[in-house]
Parts: sequence; C-alpha cells; structure tokens
Amino acid sequence: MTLELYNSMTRSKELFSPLHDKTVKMYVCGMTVYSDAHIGHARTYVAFDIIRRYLEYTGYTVNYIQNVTDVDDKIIAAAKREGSEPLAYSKRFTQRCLDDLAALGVRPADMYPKASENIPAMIAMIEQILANGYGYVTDGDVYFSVDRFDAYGKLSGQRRDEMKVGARVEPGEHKHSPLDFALWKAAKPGEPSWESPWGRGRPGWHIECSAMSSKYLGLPFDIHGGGMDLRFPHHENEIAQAEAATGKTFARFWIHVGLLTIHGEKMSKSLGNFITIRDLMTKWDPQVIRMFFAQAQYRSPPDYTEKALGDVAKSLERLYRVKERLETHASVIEKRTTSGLSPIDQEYVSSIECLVAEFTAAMDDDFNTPKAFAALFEFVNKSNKYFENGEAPSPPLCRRALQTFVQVGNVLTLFQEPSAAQPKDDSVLVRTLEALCLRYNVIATEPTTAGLLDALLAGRTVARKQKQWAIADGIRQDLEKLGFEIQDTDRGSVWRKR
RNA sequence: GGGCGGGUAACAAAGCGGCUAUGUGGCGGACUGCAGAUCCGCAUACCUGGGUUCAAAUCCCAGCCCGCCCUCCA
Repeated sequence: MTLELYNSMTRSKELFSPLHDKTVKMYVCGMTVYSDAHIGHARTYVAFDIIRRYLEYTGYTVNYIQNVTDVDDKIIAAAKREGSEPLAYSKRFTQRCLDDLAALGVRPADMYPKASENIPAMIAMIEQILANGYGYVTDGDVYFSVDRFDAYGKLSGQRRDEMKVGARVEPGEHKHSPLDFALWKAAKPGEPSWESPWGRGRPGWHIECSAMSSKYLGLPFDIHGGGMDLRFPHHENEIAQAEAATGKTFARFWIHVGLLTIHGEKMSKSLGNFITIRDLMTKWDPQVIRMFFAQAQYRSPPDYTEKALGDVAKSLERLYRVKERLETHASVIEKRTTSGLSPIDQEYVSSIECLVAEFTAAMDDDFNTPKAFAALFEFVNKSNKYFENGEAPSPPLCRRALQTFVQVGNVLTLFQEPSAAQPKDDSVLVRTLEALCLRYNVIATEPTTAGLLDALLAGRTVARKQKQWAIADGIRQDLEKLGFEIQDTDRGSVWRKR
C-alpha cells in the first residue's frame, strides 16, 4: 500500500502509514450545534467518510472520533432567544445534526465526545499548560501565552509579528498580547458554568479538541482533519495547547477540506444563501448530494448550483444502469456448456482488474476521487460493450464484476441504497396504474406496482406489434409521468424506476 | 498588509515535462416505428508575457484575475 496524503502541515504529499500497525487514529473537528447542519458540513463529513472508508478498504482499522461543541457563545445566545436551557438546547440540536448526517448516508464516527461531558479533561490540560508556563490567569479568565510557544504558526505558515497586525482584542478581555486566546472564561450570569481551580467558568473553544483528542486517541495520533477555515486559528491553537501541555507532537497528518461555495459565493446567513441538509434532501436524493461532493477532490472547493446537482444526477444514472445490467446478467442461469472463459470474457476479466488497479491508484494519490470516478466510468463503458458484443455474458463473471463494482463504489459512498428497480407498492401509485390499465384496456393479474407495470407493458407490446403507435407512445408517456422509464430493447420492453 | 490555494474545452473536474482523462451538454453515425438506453466518431482546452528544454497545460520568472484565512465558522 502506497497511500500518499497531502499534509497541510508540510504542504506536500507524504507517504502515509499509521503509528500503530494497522490502526489509524483520526480526529475530525465536528459541529457547533446551535442550528441545523448545513451543506457545508455535509461536504466536509462526506469527504472524511470517504477517507475513512478508503482506509478501511485498504485494510486499516480506523478509530474515527468527531467532537460535538455543545457549549459556546452562539448556543447560549440561541438558547436564550428561545428561552431554553443552553445544554438542553444543544442536546436537541446534537441529535438533529447527527440525524441529518445519517440521513444523508454519512457513516457515523466511532465516537462523538461532547465538550460539556469532558470538562475535567480540559481543566487538567489547562493546569498542565499553566504548570509548564504557557498560560496566565487574569480575573478568572485563563489565557494561552502565544509568545511562549515558539512553534506557533507552523501549521498556517504565518509569522507572529505579521499576525499581530490584524489581531483583534475584544473589549473586556485581559490579554497580555493580542494573539493570546482564552483557555477558560470566567462565568457570566445565566450561562452554563463549571467549577475550576480559577473559579466557576467555561472552557474556551479551542481547548476541547486538544483535550478530547488527547484523551480518546493519545498523542500523537495519525490524522487530524477539519474544514479549511479551521486551519487558523483553531488548529494552530489546538497544536499550541496540546504540545505545550504534553511536550508531545499533537497530530501527524493534517487534512483540510475545501469549503463549499454557493453560486461562487461563500455560504453565510448574511448573504441569505444558507442551505441546510434537510432542505437539500427534499430536492435531491442523498446519493446525488454525496456524489456531487465526491466529484471534486476533497481539497478543492465545490460550487453548489442546481445545474451541477442535475448533471451529477444524470452521471449517477449511468452508473446505476450498469449496476442493474450486471445484476440482471449475474442472476441468469448459466447456459453455456463449456466451462472456460472465451477470449471476450478474458478481456472483461482484465477490465475488472483494471478497475481495481486504477481505482486504487487514484485513491492512493491523496484520495483523488475524480480520478477514481474516471476509472469507474471507463469500466462502465467496457461493461456495456461486454454486454453487447453478441455473446451472452457469463453470469459468474458478471457476479464478480458486480461485486467489484459495488465494493469500489461503496468507498465513494455509492450504491448504499438498493437499486431502484423494485418500487414500493404505495396505494396511490397502484390506483393510478389501475386507472391506466382500464384506459388502455389491459388486464393485470396482480394488483401490485410491478404486476400492473408488467401488464401495461405487455399491452404496449401488443399495440406495437399492431403498429398502433399512438397507444404505445401514450402508455410510455403516461408511465414516464409517473417516474418510470420505458425502454424497448432487443429482449423486449422493460421499465425502470427513475 | 501577511498567509494559503486556484485560473484547463459550453459547464463541472482530473492531469502537473512527451501518452484519448472522465462526466454532463453539443454535433454526426449505428441500432430503433419513434423515443430512450447503448456503442462508434467529431468539435470546442490549458489566464497573459517572457525563459529553461529536443519537448511545457505541466518547470522557472514577471504580470493579471479569482477564492479562502488572519473575527465565529465544516
């Protein structure tokens, strides 16, 4: 295995191998749960889902931890607005956000530690930082002293003297230097707070990630990830805290995901272009959304447009059509008497091997999903040719091809839903189809969606034989309105759910 | 001002010294009653100006644009 990973820390691709044999320890910054998860979150967590799946595909065990920030200014403000307890409020949104991600088809992380449940670990780390001389206490606040930490800026490639120019100090803060950041904030009335050696208060934002990643993964761990926007100051601060406290290297590889834009603009509430996962899923199949993200390499920023999603939906169709054709051929009883593979079969065997080789090569190159898709589509083309070369495809070979296709597709979060070939029997649809049967004078034996469709198609075949094109086209059009694609193939007419 | 990353055909998006990327769309052909699917073929590219090289979209220099971060942010 020669996985090369772009490390944001060194700004170059490096050969990846985990510290501990076959286990990859990965920490990804999670959500601040003050409102519904948006499609920017989706972009990031789909990217890490794919990274995780590929690592597993290559034989690693991945210990994937994603935190939940459930104590924060915005949460407190939002809870106050609605008149509820901040922690109850964030608990509700934690569930909603994680549910949304799950509904999108993102595999859950192995653990979602909450900030509110790990206060002792944070206090312990702050004490270590103070003991090592990297922080100071003022009026119940605790700050990290950036000037004491020489390596500060190593992740974002910035120099401290340059950073000071743009740094801000909020009124009421008691920082010694503008770059210093809060480790612990003194309690304010009406806000959640915990006892600490510095009086009641709550943790600063950055400390939770340092403390929880150290606690649950140990230092150093293999991969630390998050959105590109977190690189500075959040991740820089995480490094400073963890390394100042422990003296150990914090994370070995840093992965930053390119941020989603909407029609070329940054997504933000002020621009009014904020789209939640829930909203998007009312318009698009989760799989289309996931594939949309995967079509761009994780480091580049995808741009959301309706057209882009529509194009992806069509591409996905092409993938599914081949999957369905493979399923059909795979389930056929072998008719051939000779057991060996024909030269055409042999060629298809190489196509399958080629898919695996190219897919692996693409993903080994810093999870190059666009290249991986190219391999998949090349395989689609070869498969279609194999089906149509005049010789009946070999069912065992198709089973093998299907298995490979699905296995590889799964890494890209594809094919997680069964093929849409078997629609559900909802009563409205059944009644509509029955009405169509009456209109076209067709008798169905089974009052199911599939039975009615088959009957209508049989009726259409009769009409076609009698060259009654108006009737044949009418049936096709009516079924298309209901979302069924009708195709006349050399083996008869078939329907397919769209 | 400082830091980071980009500018590839109609659109999206790989490639990053010599080899058809790929997908959607367009055009033509095969198949078809038609449509669709599928296959075959075609067209439209590498921001600009220099340089290095036998050879540059790919390396170097300069310039012009664009995005993100430096304040909470995935």
